[in-house]
This record gives sequence, C-alpha cells and structure tokens, in this order.
Amino acid sequence: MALNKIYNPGEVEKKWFKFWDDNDQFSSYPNDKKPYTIVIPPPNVTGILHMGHMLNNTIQDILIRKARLDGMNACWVPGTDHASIATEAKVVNMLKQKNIDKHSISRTEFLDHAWKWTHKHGGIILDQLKRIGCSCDWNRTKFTLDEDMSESVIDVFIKLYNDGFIYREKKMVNWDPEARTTLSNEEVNYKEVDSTLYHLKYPIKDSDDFLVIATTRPETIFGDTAIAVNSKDIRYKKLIGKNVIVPICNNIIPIISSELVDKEFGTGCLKVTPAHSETDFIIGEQNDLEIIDVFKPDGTLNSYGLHYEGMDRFVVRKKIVKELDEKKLLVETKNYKHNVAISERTSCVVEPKISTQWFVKMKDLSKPALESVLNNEIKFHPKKYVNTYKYWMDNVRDWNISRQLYWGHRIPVYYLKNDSSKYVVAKNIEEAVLNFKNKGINITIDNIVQDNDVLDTWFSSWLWPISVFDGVRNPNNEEINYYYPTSTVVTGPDIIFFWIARMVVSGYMLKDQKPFENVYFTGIVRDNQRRKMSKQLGNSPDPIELINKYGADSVRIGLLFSAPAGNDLLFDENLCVQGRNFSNKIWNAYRLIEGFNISESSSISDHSEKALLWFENRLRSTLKEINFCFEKFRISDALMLIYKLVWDDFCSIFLEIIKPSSGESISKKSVESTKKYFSEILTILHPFMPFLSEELFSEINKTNRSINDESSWPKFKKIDINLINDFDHVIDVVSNIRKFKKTKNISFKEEFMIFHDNNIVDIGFASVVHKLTGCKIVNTSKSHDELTSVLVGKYRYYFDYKEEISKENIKELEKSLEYNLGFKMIIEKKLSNDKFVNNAPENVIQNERKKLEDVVEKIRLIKETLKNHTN
RNA sequence: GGGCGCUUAGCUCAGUUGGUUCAGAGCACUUGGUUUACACCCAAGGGGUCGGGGGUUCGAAUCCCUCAGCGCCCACCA
Repeated sequence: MALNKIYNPGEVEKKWFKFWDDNDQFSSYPNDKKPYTIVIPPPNVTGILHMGHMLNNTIQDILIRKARLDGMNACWVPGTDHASIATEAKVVNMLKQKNIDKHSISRTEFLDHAWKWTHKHGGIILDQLKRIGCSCDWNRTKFTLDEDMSESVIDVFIKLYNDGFIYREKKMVNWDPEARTTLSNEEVNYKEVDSTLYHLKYPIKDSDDFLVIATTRPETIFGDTAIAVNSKDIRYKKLIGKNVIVPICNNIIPIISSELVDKEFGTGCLKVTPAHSETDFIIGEQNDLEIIDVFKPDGTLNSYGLHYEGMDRFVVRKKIVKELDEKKLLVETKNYKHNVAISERTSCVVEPKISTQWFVKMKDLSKPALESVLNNEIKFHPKKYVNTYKYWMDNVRDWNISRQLYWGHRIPVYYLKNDSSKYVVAKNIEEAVLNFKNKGINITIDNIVQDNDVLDTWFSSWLWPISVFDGVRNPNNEEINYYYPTSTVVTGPDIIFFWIARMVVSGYMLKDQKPFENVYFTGIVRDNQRRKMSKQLGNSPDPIELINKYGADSVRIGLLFSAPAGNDLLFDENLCVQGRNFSNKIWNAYRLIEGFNISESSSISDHSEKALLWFENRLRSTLKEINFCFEKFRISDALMLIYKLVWDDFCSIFLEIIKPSSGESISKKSVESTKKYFSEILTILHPFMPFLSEELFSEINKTNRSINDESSWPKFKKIDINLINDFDHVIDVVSNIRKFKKTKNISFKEEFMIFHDNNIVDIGFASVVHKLTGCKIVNTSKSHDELTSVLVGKYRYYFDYKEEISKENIKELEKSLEYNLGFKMIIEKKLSNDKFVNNAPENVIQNERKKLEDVVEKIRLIKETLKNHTN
C-alpha cells in the first residue's frame, strides 16, 4: 500500500485513544511496583478547555507517560471542581436571561438549576482532555461535590472546629456586592485607577468655623461616626473633643485623636466610617464608636442614605458631590491615583464590610508546611517561588471560609431558630439535635436551622490529594497508604496560595506528611505580543480547533517548544506548524524505512555498520542528557534534544548514509537494526507525541499492541567515545568539503577527486563522503608533493584539480597565516606571564601550551603550502 | 511602600563549579537546490561590546557594587 506523503493525525488519534480506553491502559491499582502519582488540578466542572489547560495537562501527561515507561505504577487522577462562586455566577446569568432572579427563588430551586446546568455542561472539559491524549485513570474521575468528597469536606470542618482551629467572628471582610458574598483576601486583586479626592467642609457645632476633610468616598458620609486628627497636629489639637455636623444627614459626631491619621495626607482630617474601612474600624474599636453600615448587600444605599436610599454607591457618589457643591460644602477636588479592590471572580469593586463569618486559624497549622518547603522536602520548579511561598506563610492570615452562596458544601453548623448565638457543629441535623442535648439544650429538628452559607471552594480543593483516595474518611485505607504522598503537582504560580500552600498545610494537618514531592509551576500562556490570552482581545485560540487543524501531537509539542518551567509562554500558531512539520518528518522517516528493498543475501556494508554503531552511540548519549532533563523537570529541553536527535542525527545523517541508491537493495541486518533504533526513538518520543509514536511503533514492529506493553524507556548504556570521535570526524570532513565546494563554486553533482591521507578511508569513509558530498575519495598512489594542497578548517586536503591554485587562494592562506601568527603571539605572551604561570591551574596552562603547539604546526603547514605554490 | 526575579542573535530562550569544548539552540531571515522518505524538504549563509558603568581576578556572560529598563508577588492611607 502506498503511504501518503503527509501524515494524517485525525484517524490515528481516534483509533489509539479508543484502544487505550478499551484496554484499560491507564488504570492503576496498588501493587508492589513503585507508584508515580499525579492529581489533576481540577478544572471548573462547567469550564471549557483553554490554552492554559492544554499546556498544564500536556506536561502532566508527559510526566505520567514517562513514569509508566520507566516501569512505575503511574496513576493520574482526573476530576473537576464545583468552583462555587464561578459556577454560581454562570447559573445566575443563565437564570437572568430567563428573567429569573436568584433571590426570588428558594435555595432548593436554585440548586436544582445549578445541577441541571452542571449535568448539561459538566464534563465537556474531560472529553477535551482526552482529545489532547491525557492518560488519566479515567475510572477514578472525581467531582468535588460527589457524595464521598463532600463528606470528607464536612468531616474536616468538624475536626478543625473540634480542635479549635475554626472559629466564628465579626470582622472586617471583603464583600462582593455583585455575587453578594464575602471573599477571602486571596480572591481580591488591586487595580490602580484614576480617582478623585474630594475636600469637604464639616461645620463645627456651635461655631462658624468648619473642618475640611479629604475623602474618595463621599457616599459613605452617612456612616461617619467621628472625625479623627493626629494628636500631634498643632492645627487641630485644640479642636479635639468638639463636635462637627455631618453634611446632609446632620449627624453630630465628635472630633477625636488617633495615631493612625497621617498628618501629611489630604488635610490631616480623617472622616471615620468604621463599617467601611479597615483602619476606620480599628479607630472605631479604640474609641468605642458606633458602627453604621450604609449599604445593602447589593451595594445600594440603605435607609441611612436618606433620599439616596436604593441607589447604587457609584451613582450616589456623583449625586452627593453635586449636592455638596450646591450647598457650598465642596471645597475642591483633586485628581488622585489609588488602588481599588476588585473581586477576582465578578470584577466588581469590593466593599469592606463588617460581618460575622467563619475563619480558619492558619498560624500554627502553617508551621510544618513552611518548613517542608524551606528544607527542600517539597521541591519547587523553578525554585524562585520558594520565596513567594515563604513570604505568604510568614504573614499568613486567618482564612475566611464562609461564602454567602448556594453552590457548594453547606456549612455544617446548626443554630437555634430563636437564638442564633447558640449553635452546634454536626454532620447532619439529627446529630445536631444530639449535640444540643449534650449541651443541655433539649430541642427538636423543627427548632434548629442550618447555616445558610457554603464553604469556600478551596476548602474542598485543599483536601484533593487526600480525598480522591478517600484518605479523610478512611485514613488508613490501602489506596491512600499506597499513593500518598503524590509525586508531582503541575499548576500555575497564580494559585500558589489558593491551592498549593493550603494543600501542604492540610497534608501535614491530616496525614502528618507532605502531599507531593515536586511542584512544577507552568507559566501563563500569552500571545506573541506578550498579551494575556483573553476572549475580548480574541487572541485566545481554541485548543480543539488547533488539534483539528494540526493534530494533537503537533499542538502538544508546539506548546512545549518554548515553555521552560515558570516562564510565560508566548504562543504563536507557527509553533503548531513546527510541530506538524516534525510529525511529518517522522512519518516520512517511517515511509523510507518501510519502503526499503531488502536483500536477504547481501551482507551489511562497512559504512552502514559504522553508521549503525555511530547512531547507537548518539542515541545513548542523547538519552543520558534527556534523562538528566527529566530529573530537573526541564521538559522543553528534553523535547529539543529528541527533536534534534530525530531530525539531524537520525534523518539527516544516519538515514542518508544507510539508505541505498535508487533501485538498489539494503541488507537485512541494516534494516532490522534501523527498525530497532527507530522503535527506541518512538518510545522516547512517546510521552511527548503519544499518538504518532503508537501508530508508527505498531506499524514498524507489526504488532497491534501498545508501546506501553511492548517497550520500556531505553536504558542508558556506556558510550564508545572513540567511535563517536571517529565518526564525528567523518562528518566534519563532509562539512568541510561542502564548504570548500561552495567557495570554489563547484556544483553538488560535479564529481572530482579528493585524496586524503587520513587512514579513516577504510571504514567506509569514501562511500559516505561520496553520498553526502558528491565527491569521490580515493587513496592516493601519488606522493602528496605532486598534488595541490589546501587547508580547509583543521584538515588538509590534496586535490587533483584542473585549475592551479589561484592568487586568491594564496591570499586566503596568507590571511590565515596572519591570523595564526597573531594568535600565536597572544598565547606566547600568556605563557611568559609569571602571574599566569604561577596562578592558573595546571590543566589550563597545559591547554594553552597545546594550543600554541597546534598553531605553530598550522603555521608550518601554511608556510609550506605557500612555498610550494610560489615556486 | 516591602520583597523576588529578569535584561545574551530579528523573536523565544540555554549557558551547571569563573577556565580547552563559550559566545550557543530552535524559530525567523538570506542564497542556492526537486537526486525516487519528506518543499510540511535539502544544503549553505548572515547576526550579538552577553542592558550601561565600575570593581575583584592571570582570566568574567558567570562573582561584587552601581545606574537604567522590564516583569511578578505582597501590603495598601482616607
């Protein structure tokens, strides 16, 4: 059957994924082999694949497939995350389009919609991961809201509460008015914006005088409960204790002193709004001020806002400035740059708010987690992120884990209906009744109510490496004991605090063991202008479309061609083209090998035999480097080594040498050995290009089994150094002859004789060189004196060339002589320098001496040649 | 404001302990080429004061200081 000139990945990929799946190739069970475990960073259940996923999961697949070939029990656990706030936002939007307001329906109704949504859109991403070729143990697929996973989450909450690590407190928290929930500090980003600093007059009571305060938030004046000045500020010292009248609402509030006020900022007077600023809250506590919250949960003003009630905070800001201006209470406005808190999920401006929430005490829990990273028990790749990690751990703050959402794990706390200050923590409502009873409160189910809030998504994610093996509920089951700690986790540095740090904390907390040995941080995928990929810019390609266009293998390696760990990746579709070209190159190598006309009788030629040995050495030495790269998690370097091994060494040199001339046959032994090497190459290639390698491996070996069954990662054997030098020498000669022909303007086809006095002719040198240069090489019977001679590179060639050596050639030689003389002087100078001879290491001095000898010899040869031709 | 990191060819990046093999790779580019695996190919070629300046050393892309530019993280003053 004639093979297509171009590799066609579509059918091949479908066929092999089905094969892997049908044969349960990626299933893993505890056995006596060494485990290699990766838990997937679970993508959002309703998400779709983007380039970041593609990169991240390709790397995981490479590591897993490599481990599998290394003979380990490779287990990659897939799954999805319920992504509480993100998914809830999507469902809310969907409902909005149907004209349904989330707050007009019950919790149960909402959850109904959410589950329907999840069932409809969920799991798409898992199928997309299969298209990439991900060799997960698909039977293990988990979802963070699965019953067992949820139970684990609740168990951990209860355990932490009982151990005193979870508490409930009224604190200043971040409030997302759009999602109407609190956020953890990690979910808030800051963005610099151009804003305005308003200077407002506050009349002093029983006086004609007034104070001027500076604020960016005039809409919060209804919550002002004091004006604070610095006690050292002589301007205002005598006013402390007096009262001022808040504009518009006419509240009477005191002027107090606080060290927290910066004299230099604004006017030196701070309006204190304890409900809406962290600093103000502290000042409020110190001075026992009233806390007036002026906002409703959705960010509109409540009844404290008087005639502004029900209007949005930003609308009110504009209107109130206008009103103040009309009342001549606006002194001036100044342009001002400052940072605004933005919700990571909804991108709306976060409001500081006083609220009662559940928190995890992090300080003590973090201690072992910090140590394990600092003492390299857990290794970060690249290392630089250790610093980031350390800083966060050193300054870790308590973790707000409650969210005012429906979609998630509901907080297992039960309150008395008529007195919410009395509560118990329990697995379910029946247990809650019992727990109340133990506290001496006898009530029935009807009198208690469960906390309405759910837990932060990350409160389930941080258990992931343990809970997927059921290690929370059954701490000593066979699976957790076998697979935990896991080997490597692959993720982006953006979730180092959200996820990585917390997994380490929970690992030590629950298992007294690290959760993983290595953390591989990928970079962010950007476009070729360094812009982040985004839907708005339209610069984010759909990985599935790319796969359809180029094939999964090509996109995989295309992404990896420029992705060192931790560096951002600048994606360009041309990388996929390069990947596709590489796929095709390999495909055509296969076509060549498959099309050989094999002769049963002929014995292997000298040069083929030599080439085979040379390539074997080349393969081994490259393999050594590749293994080193894998140890260091230098995945793209490993790929580049294979790329060059295949393209340059195997195709351009090895195959060119052994392939017979047209119509001629090739020895059976050559073909068999070639196929053996090709199989090994395919095996090494397999983690990177699983589909193509499987296809060609099965074709070349006439098997219908997988690489994983038939082959293993090739062993590194000792290299024959002499052989490499020997053959590399041939390649040097070839390249020099090509260079020479170029300078002499001799076409490839034009044959001429080269006489070489090197004894390597007997290893098939002549025919190899002929094949690669078109030059015929003969052992000369003439004495060298009779021939023209030229130095090309570091070799000396004797040519029986029609043309006499020209004046130009002589010029070149003279130039070379000058250069070498100059070089000789430098070395001589160096060697006569006492400082150098006394201080430089012996081997360096020896090298310099050797260099000098070489140059002297070179000069001698040039002089000789010049003499021959001037005579 | 605090911290971390980066600056090497047109682009993306290697460069481990300062020393032969250090100025490299891939891509892009230029030139030439279809000889039956592959034009998704082959061959050849151009290119860089290693961000600037100073220092240590016999010797610096590599170590130190300094300046400039860029990126990231953390905190966040109304």
